[in-house]
Amino acid sequence: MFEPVKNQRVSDEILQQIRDAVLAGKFQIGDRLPNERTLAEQFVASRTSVREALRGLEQQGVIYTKKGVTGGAFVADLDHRLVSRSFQTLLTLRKISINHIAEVRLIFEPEAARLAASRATSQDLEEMEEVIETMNNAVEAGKSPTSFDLKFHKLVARAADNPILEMLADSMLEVASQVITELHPSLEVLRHVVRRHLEVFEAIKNKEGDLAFSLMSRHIVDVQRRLAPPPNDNGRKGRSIVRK
Amino acid sequence: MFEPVKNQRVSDEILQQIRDAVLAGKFQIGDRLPNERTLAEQFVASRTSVREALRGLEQQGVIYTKKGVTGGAFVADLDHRLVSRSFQTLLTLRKISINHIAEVRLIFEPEAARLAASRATSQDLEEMEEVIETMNNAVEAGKSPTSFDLKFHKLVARAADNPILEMLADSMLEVASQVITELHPSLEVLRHVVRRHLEVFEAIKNKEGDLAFSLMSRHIVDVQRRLAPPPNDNGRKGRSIVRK
DNA sequence: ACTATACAATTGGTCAGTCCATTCAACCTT
DNA sequence: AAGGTTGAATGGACTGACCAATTGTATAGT
Repeated sequence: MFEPVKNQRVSDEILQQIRDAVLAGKFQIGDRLPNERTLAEQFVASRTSVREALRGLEQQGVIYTKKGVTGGAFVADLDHRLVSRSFQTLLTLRKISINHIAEVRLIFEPEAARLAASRATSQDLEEMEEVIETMNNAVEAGKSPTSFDLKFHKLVARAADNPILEMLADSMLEVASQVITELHPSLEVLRHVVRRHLEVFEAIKNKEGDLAFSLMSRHIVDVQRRLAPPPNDNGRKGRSIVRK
Repeated sequence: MFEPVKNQRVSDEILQQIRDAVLAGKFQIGDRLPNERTLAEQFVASRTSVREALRGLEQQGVIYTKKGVTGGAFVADLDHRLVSRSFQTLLTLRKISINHIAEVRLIFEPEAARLAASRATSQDLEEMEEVIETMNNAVEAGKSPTSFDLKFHKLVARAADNPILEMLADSMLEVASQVITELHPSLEVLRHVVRRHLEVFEAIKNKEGDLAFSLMSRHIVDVQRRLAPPPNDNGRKGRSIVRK
């Protein structure tokens, strides 16, 4: 029914106040916060507590700090990397498997391609074309083209003009890349991938959403079949026992 | 070309070491870390630095702390809430709009329903049925049924047995709820929602994936049409000027 | 006049030490 | 046996000092 009016810790209270101020837009991105000693004075707390609060905010990605006379705590420009990192952590802890990622990619990437077909700007298209070209060069030169491969998929997600999709794409591709890099696909396979990308690109460029959708879908299924043989039973044996 | 071999800050170094140890599984969930004074000794650092590191880990969701003689720093059970919170932050900073969420929901939730149809456990089904019933009671009693509404959607995502989907659903519904609660839908509308839920539930229960997909799809479109009038041009006028 | 060096001021980073608040188990009293 | 007391362990907070990095500025040298 009732809750304690304040956080237990002084540092939490400070963290919360600064966080709220930043999220409320009372500071612009890049703005410098008062220095630690001043903050301590304003909060009527010790520098220790202020610093603990700042460490927390730093971990949250809300601020970053620099040393020196021009240093201090600055309001950071939060972006999806924050989410991506959390993703990574969960993956490391095996709360998520590579199969989960595969499944999700198959759900949203084709849709992203469809959206991209209707929303891609000329700049988006240029970048896609360029990255396909770059990947092609890398393939023919025998270099690892993985990063350009990922980049293409990310660009498609970005062209879909929905930051959530972009975030998802970035997070999951980044993680998936760890697996992909360990394989060493043949020249033939790589050429095939480039061709697929080109097809998807053309569809997006020609604003053929449905085509882009199905091409992307096929491409992903294709790659995944090469990446990992499907699980034996094509289903699950069970799920984690404890859920919450 | 070269990178500094170590973190600048002592507290970062400590944070990293503890984090790695935890992620490497050297501690089990719920295990208690050495107390602050011992850690300081082991790291040959001050308690201050250790505490700053612990504050950071706490923000990351890796540990939690308790006071008292049985207290200390304990290894936390990381779950998707970690990602959800990052999402929330980004949302608050308006990097994401409610329309973006709507779009993504429409991509994921129908698929989740389809997957749920083939993967839902009997327990999942029970919980769904119960929450529908509870929502119905709330509606007829004139109480706010929003939380049960959300709960149903979350349960479907959970039944899809992919933690990423669950995570997405949780994050986005949580945020969307802020908007939903502000509306006060009529009794008629609410009853309609309950009916829809029931239909989706039946489809899942009968393992009719495609049906569940389309029903969920229709339901979401339906609700969203009521929630917010679609943007005038049914498209976008532009996009944010700055991208990165 | 220009450049390079030295210096000083500011800011975050670290430390040692002290004391407080909370928690709970062991002990004592009734 | 019940209930209360106490004390040890632990995190929380504070103080004051000093270190380290950074950069503007003054100064010396050319």
